[in-house]
Amino acid sequence: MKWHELGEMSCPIARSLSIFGDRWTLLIIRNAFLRTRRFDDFQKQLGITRHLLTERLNRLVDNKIFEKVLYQEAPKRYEYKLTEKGLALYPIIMAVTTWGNYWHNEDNKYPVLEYIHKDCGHKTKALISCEYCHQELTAKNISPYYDNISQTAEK
Amino acid sequence: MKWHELGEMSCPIARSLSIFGDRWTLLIIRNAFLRTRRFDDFQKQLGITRHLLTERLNRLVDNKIFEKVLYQEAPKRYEYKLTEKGLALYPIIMAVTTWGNYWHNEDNKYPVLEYIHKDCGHKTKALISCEYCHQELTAKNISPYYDNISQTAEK
DNA sequence: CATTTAAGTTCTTTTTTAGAACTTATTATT
DNA sequence: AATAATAAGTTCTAAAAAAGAACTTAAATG
Repeated sequence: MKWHELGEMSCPIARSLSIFGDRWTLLIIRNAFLRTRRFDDFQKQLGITRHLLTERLNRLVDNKIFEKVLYQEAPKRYEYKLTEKGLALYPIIMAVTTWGNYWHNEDNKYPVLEYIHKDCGHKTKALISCEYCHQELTAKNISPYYDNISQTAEK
Repeated sequence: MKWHELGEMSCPIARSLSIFGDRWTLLIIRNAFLRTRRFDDFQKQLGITRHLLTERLNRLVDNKIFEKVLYQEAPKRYEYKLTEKGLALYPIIMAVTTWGNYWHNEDNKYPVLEYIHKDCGHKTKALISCEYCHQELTAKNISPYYDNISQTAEK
């Protein structure tokens, strides 16, 4: 199976990964959440090659994760700014952070990245909970609809 | 920057992506949550090449996301079973599902993948909320510690 | 005895990524 | 006025990773 075919699958996970399931895109998005907006800044902060950064940013613009905003007339220069669709990726970034902080941090070798919830002022982490009963959701108390997913498995 | 260097970064996002930030791993994990456990089943369901699947499964075992469990003596055959560390990836899968269902689904072209919360019986989706005040967390009401992340940006 | 099952391994070809140098337009510095 | 710096790419070549198909091994099944 070729990678771009993922974008047409009925599974929302497969479709999502066709946008950001590669070696750089989620890091670009992470830095965008940290207010990085310009080509050279992304490039220097990430150490990604300019060639690849160009390709990735274009794909993110095509997919409406970023929009280009003119910030200088001559020569024309654009910033890459997260759209609503892009901002909506934040829970994913938080979920990855939570996992990495706790589960992929043997002997607490690495510092814990925390978040402050501005509305209540606390250091916090993302709690994943049921939208009805607000209990925490885990792999053990959830079941997905299999039929739907199985469509990704054809051939 | 080479990819494997990510695994040593202080940023939990970068470290996490060194495990599953590639073109296949999160799909393998998705299928594992759907109870797939055997080599040939992963291969057929995903359409991944056998070569790559071998490499990815080994990496996931090395990183303690999967454990190999003997299910047959002669010849010896192992299943790949999610560990606690692997099961803890579920919130990430749910967050990706939620985003893909809603934001990467123009004109509701694709079916929505839902989850049932077994404890309360409702169809539900993952609500990402503050562990203190239980308000929903979004990109706009959260601020991370910048200092920490900036360490991923060295040269 | 031939076929099937399961989990890989090996091989060649194609695609992607890394790394460095070059381009273009404009502004700031000597 | 010439020279350097800034910013956002583009264009190369070399190296690494992925795709695709065939092969291996060991036992079980018909």
